[in-house]
Amino acid sequence: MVQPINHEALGDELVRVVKLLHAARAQAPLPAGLDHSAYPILFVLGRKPHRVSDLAEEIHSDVSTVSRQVAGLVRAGYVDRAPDPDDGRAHVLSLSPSGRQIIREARQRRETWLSGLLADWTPDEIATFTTLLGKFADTLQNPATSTKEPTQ
Amino acid sequence: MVQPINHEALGDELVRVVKLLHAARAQAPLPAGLDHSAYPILFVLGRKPHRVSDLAEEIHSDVSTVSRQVAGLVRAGYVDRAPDPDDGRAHVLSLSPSGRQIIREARQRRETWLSGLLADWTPDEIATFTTLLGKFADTLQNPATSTKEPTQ
DNA sequence: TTGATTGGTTGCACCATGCAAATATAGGGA
DNA sequence: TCCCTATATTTGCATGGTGCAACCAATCAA
Repeated sequence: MVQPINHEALGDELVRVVKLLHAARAQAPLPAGLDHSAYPILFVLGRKPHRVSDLAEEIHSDVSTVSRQVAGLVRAGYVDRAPDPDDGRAHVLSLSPSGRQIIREARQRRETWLSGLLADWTPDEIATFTTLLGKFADTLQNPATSTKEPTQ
Repeated sequence: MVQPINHEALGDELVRVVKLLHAARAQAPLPAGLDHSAYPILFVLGRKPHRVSDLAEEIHSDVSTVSRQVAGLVRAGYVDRAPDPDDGRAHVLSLSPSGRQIIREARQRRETWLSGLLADWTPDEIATFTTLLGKFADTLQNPATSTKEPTQ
């Protein structure tokens, strides 16, 4: 071991960023009939259709919770529910055209927001930050040798 | 304008990291008598004593909510409540010794966790990531020219 | 002293969540 | 083919956390 690296600063910054992003998100305007829990669902469905149980797994929520959330989105017309042709018990959920429109707009708003926010960052900084953030996400997703869990 | 930078990738990674951090935190063991809402309060009080209303502002929660959370922490012995010498209506909340101990341990766990997680990152990568994350937090905290809000 | 203001707590209703029971369908043996 | 068990989903119910509003207590200005 050479010398201990200062992970404390990194931890602090992570907490700070998460907190600030949370605050920023709370300010964001929401399309009619949607609450914040809807976005994860719509984004996941945007990648590909899912069954309720798969969706629940993906979102880390209980199936019953997702079932209710989805019911709302179906009622609002953002999600289509079709019986699974292969399994009469299951339903296949997919984005409706207006659901697709919603996430397109959301993505657009996010991009605009980031553009303004990062106006005086250099392209190089942005690229590096994106890369490292991705690497960090990869590390989180697939912890190689880790054993412990975080706090706050 | 030279060429549009790909903020979409950055947005995606941000969402991904937040989501993964959230999942990781959900796994973390909690000291007796604490729930996750306690940590922000303890950390804020760790910096300096606060009154209930200031705490509420800091946490972005309603005063009544904070009042109840604090009551629990006082009951559990992590927070001391003293009448404000300058204002008989107000209380001054501060960390008790065991409260201080809790956040010391939490910080320690977080550091250990990060050490394991980043075991095969180079010191340089870690340093750069920390710096850029800090810069991003600064930008979020003090948006220079921005107008819009994020999504998801 | 009184009235208006501010700090804090408590009553109440609301909403989201998870567990468990209920329903419906699959699918694998007797 | 007929059960019996397992799985997908929905719904009933209880719980917990939240914010608003009413309330109590103390301050401050007139």
